[in-house]
Amino acid sequence: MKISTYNVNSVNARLDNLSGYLRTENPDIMLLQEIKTEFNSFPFFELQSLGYDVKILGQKSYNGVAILSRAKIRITQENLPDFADDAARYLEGDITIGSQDWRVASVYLPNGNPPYNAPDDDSRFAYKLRWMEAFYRRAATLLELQKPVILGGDFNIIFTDNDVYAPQLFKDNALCRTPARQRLRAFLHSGWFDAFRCLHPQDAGYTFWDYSGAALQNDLGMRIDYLMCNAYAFDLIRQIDVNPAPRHADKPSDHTVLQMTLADK
DNA sequence: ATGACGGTAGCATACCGA
Repeated sequence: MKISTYNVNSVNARLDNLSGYLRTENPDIMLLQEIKTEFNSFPFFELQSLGYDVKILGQKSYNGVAILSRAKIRITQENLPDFADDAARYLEGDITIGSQDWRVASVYLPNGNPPYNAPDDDSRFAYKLRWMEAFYRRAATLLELQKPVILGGDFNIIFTDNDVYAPQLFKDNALCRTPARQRLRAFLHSGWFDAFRCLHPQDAGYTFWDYSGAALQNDLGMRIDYLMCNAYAFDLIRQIDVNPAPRHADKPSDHTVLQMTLADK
């Protein structure tokens, strides 16, 4: 079973780029973030034509998450429970492949930085922390499931200084700030595994390079996209790697794809 | 120190992103 996660930065702007990836890599499950569209403008036809069942939680202009799967998706949760959220950031479902049941979620954490015109406004960071606490609670209930669970997406957190090209430049950034890192550490200590880092303790594993300047050419990146596994999923992992191709293809997202292969039953 | 660059909404420019 192959599962991929990709912050597409608009699914409509990225349709050729995304279709190219799906045709080349043929993942069983694809988790998308920042689809930036609501239901009525989502390219269902194009993606279903490639052989995928498609479920989305969208909104106009911003955010939005989706799950694509070669096998049928049964949605188990839209948005985080007991958390009022104007933004579409969490979609979770069950997928059966062969005789194996999987629970997966597409996750898009808030960025948390203040707007440029109000650098002292901390309300977005406070929202990020509240969102993480609601996510932690949902994840804790998922740990009760006796089957593999994979929570993948754009976590908007640079977990350690090894996960960014210039930690000093970002030390006060909402992606690095201690309260966000503490919550991710608590999550990871509660029974979840950062699959890429567990299998590749030394590699940079960058999944994002800014559009500006020569960030991509000079590998000025950051690792902010994750595939988080419960123990059942972790023990099935065969391989996980960052696929740089979508970032180097025409009309790229500023993120690229993180992809993982697991044993089938 | 700042902004670059790209997307959306909607038609000039503001907002958002990491």
